Amino acid sequence: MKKYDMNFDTFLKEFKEHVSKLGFKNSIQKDYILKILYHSGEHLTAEEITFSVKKEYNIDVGIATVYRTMKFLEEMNIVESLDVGDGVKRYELTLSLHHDHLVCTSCSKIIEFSDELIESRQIKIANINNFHLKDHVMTIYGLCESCQ
Amino acid sequence: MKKYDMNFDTFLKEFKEHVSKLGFKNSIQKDYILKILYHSGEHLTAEEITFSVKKEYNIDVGIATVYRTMKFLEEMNIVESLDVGDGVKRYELTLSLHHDHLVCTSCSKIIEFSDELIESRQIKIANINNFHLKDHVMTIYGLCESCQ
DNA sequence: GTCTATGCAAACTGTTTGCAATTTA
DNA sequence: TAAATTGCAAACAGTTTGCATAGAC
Repeated sequence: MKKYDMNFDTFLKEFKEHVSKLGFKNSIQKDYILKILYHSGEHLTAEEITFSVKKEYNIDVGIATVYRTMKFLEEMNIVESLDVGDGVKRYELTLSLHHDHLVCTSCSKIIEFSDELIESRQIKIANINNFHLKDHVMTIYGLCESCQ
Repeated sequence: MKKYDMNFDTFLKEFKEHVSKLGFKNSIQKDYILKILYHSGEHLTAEEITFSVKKEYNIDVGIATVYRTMKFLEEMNIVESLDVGDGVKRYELTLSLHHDHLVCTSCSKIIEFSDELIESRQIKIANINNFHLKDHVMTIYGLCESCQ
């Protein structure tokens, strides 16, 4: 499980205040989706989120609601989506520092890493090409220890 | 237009020999798909390939054939696919050296770059995590000069 | 002549959307 | 009670697949 700076209750409270301030409405669906994302610390697909909310809290959430919520959370910069290359979006909270991914092409295991050198190099490359850098995705594909 | 080490006719000739050697059959569809990929030097979607083959050479190729051919070429390591984040696969020849991409989130322009430092850093990261490195994708998102 | 590749249309997967019903504030 | 959110089902986009036909060797 991932460690965040903030405990879940504080995080949720701030989130709900933010939602209200923007003129949107809160719902138990949003609460439980966030709860799953927070506590799993994994890169979950919309389907997995739906399934987990049901399994962990016995709450039914329509898959359409999950997609809408993820889009909403992405726009709020609370969630980031990632395509590992199989055409499926996976979502994770952006509470922790930026990181990149190692993906096992055999078992789909995902390991996170972050590397200062790569980060700074990217900034340089963006500058050289006159790009105003917004974000980046770096994914290394390979075979994990147990799949080799 | 991109520069390759080999001219197209030589490349196609070697490709066809390779196909025969593996017990598969050649076709004009494969020829023209490769010709478009070679001469465009772009990252094309299956739809764009179909359209270009029609436009440039007035040859009709079914989209299913394009997808099958791309899968075939990927397995032969002649083509590499890339998902820029919009859920559409784009294909390019792997004839040139490995490179990564800068993608403009406004106009979808793609600029290629390659960076020795990042490459070597990736190898190190894979090693640290006991991964047997196979490939990687690094995409930097931002605004290009004219979209800023 | 055998066996692969093609083209079409149907199937499939992941995601989005319209709409009536529900919930929030 | 007004407005946003939900759940369902239908729509959608990109990709894959089954099958009959055409083409390669």
